[in-house]
Amino acid sequence: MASSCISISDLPPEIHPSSVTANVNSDRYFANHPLLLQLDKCSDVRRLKEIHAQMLRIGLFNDSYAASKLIQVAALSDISSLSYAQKVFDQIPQPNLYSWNALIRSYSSSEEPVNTLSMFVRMLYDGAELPNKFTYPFVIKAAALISALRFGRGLHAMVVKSESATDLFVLNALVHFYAECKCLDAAYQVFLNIPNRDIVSWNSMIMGFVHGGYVEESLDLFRGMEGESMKPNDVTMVGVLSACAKKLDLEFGRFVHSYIRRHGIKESLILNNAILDMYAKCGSIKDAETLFDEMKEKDTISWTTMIVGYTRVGDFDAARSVFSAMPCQDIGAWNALISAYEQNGKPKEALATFSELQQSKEAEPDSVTLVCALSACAQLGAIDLGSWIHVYIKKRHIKLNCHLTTSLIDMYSKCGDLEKALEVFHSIEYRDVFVWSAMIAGFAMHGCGKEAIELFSKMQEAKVNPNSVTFTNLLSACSHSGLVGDGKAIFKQMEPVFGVVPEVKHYACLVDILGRAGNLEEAVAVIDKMPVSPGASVWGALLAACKLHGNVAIAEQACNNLLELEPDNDGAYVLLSNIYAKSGKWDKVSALRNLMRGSGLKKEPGCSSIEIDGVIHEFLVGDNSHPQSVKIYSKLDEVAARLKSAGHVPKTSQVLQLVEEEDVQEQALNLHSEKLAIAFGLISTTNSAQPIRVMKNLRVCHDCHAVAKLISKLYDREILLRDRYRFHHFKGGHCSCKDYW
DNA sequence: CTAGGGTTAG
Repeated sequence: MASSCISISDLPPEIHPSSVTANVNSDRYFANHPLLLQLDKCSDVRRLKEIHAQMLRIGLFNDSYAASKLIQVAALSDISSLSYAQKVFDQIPQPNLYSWNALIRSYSSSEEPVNTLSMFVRMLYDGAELPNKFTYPFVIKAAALISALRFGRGLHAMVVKSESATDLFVLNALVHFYAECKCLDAAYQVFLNIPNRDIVSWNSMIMGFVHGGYVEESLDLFRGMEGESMKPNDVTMVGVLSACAKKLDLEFGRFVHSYIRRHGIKESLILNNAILDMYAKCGSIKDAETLFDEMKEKDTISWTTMIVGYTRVGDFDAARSVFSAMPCQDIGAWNALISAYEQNGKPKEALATFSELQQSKEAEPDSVTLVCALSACAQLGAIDLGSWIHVYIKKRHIKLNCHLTTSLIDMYSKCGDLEKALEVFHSIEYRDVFVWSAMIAGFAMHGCGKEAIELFSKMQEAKVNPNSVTFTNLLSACSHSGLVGDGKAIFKQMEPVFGVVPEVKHYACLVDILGRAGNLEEAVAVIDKMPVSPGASVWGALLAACKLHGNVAIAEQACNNLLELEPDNDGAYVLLSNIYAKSGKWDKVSALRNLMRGSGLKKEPGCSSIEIDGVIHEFLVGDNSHPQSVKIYSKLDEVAARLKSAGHVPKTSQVLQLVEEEDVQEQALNLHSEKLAIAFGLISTTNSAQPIRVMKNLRVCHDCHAVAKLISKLYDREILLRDRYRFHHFKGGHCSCKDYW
């Protein structure tokens, strides 16, 4: 025993062990017992355990007040150890209310807030103590953290019938809980029924609205504070600024900034960071810079916000400089950079930064990092790196949350490995709406429409409510598989059965379904009857359908509407030009070409990529910059010869008429980027059981499609080709799209 | 005899 410990003989006679034991469960209080006073000064767990031992020895532990003091230190002090606190708690013969509350409170801010709920249930079963106003706020907070809506509703019901029904802390916790569960109506009802709302009530409600996307409501509430003479504080302003940032309302944001200064709102680091964030998100990097330079105190969030600000205006160099200049690059700063690259069409830069992070060993990738990296892999079709990240997650025992699961499913689907995606899907027990939707999207892009619809039924059996994303994916599944009837039926059910109001993107899917199947008039009728104004995506879908079915009249109408909305849409010109070419209207083709030249528009160049041993190789049309270019072209010659003897005739009508030099049309056909990538795949992969995986940025043309089918047969190789919209799985001379794309 | 709520980055 350490010498710092008091010994039994040190105890004053009136609290000598014999007298303590005799007094257990009596009315005697031990608040000033020397051992308990030691507890307050206790500064490490070792010492805590010594005191615990002493308490056991002299019988003091049997006193429920004394035990609760021990629990308090074990569960809530700065030396707290929750697992130890739980063990101590389990030894208490009759824990008092304070002990229950301390443990429950500790769990509510732990890594596993769900344990709060089990402790609460245990407390009810135990029956010795009833929850009070110090119990409810923490249980409600835990329910909010894990979005346990039903449990929280139950708590609300208990609260109403209890003496805590009017407690401000409890009611504020309920406002926060309902808002967190996206039940803004319920949150607002509780808020309105609070008789003596304080600043926390207002702040909880404002923050709740912002969080749930009800930005206008949050600002209305802020304006309403004045009428009730409630003075906003710094926390209020953080919420209001967050609303401005979401709205991208720079003007109001500037007003809020001046409001803060005029009303002498207490300055704080968090508040300054929120102002910075508002300026960064609203794209006013100058205002952000000014404030950033003025700030006396900065933390990594301030620096990271500046990184975000620069990436918002596209200045990645400046973002990099800030990143290098910040005193400590934590994982959040790395994530800001990586996600900015990933979300702005720079997946290669995202992965390069990810690998820099791993080499630097300055910070550990967390689940946000991995989500961004996986998404970059999905964009590039980098399955080797994507699988490596999957292994990394398993090795590091990183818990698969729904976000990560969704990213893994998405990555495997977009890299062409539907089996792996399904494996991940089945490996987890809890699936939220995004996990289900990602799997449906996986089936959709691989042309498995029936499977997607089946999965949707299973999703309903699992009682997971579909959202707008789910329906987009479902409808696109119907479109890629030509399931016209199913698609129309699903669309009709959206609002009446599932309460999801069809948005422009859903109409675009429906037009796509009808148009592809050749029901152009019906598609036009859908557009005419749309309650919202059709966006570019709707006209684009119609235009693409016209190209497929060679309808010039409707195509012109669709194209005009599309160009009115998006004058720089090069795809629209190319599509219309192809439709003219297909029907022999060469004068219109050249007129269109001149128009395009005159406006300085250029067709987005076709680009295909293939990953070999973890390295991504990219090919543009007619590209000869690859080190193995000579070998690739001789392989292409060989392929062309074999195809010719197999009777293949190039389909020149599909050549994009907008290539600059007209006499190289047929040659251009042979130099399409996907052909180069496939040829490179043929010479670079030794294991012929492995499919050749090629990713293309545009839609695959008819000639390349026919060629890929033949190669799969003549060379007995599986080819997976991802184009802008879906996968083509070539095997034995056939394609999984059944030539319907 | 003890005690508490709302806020910023990715």
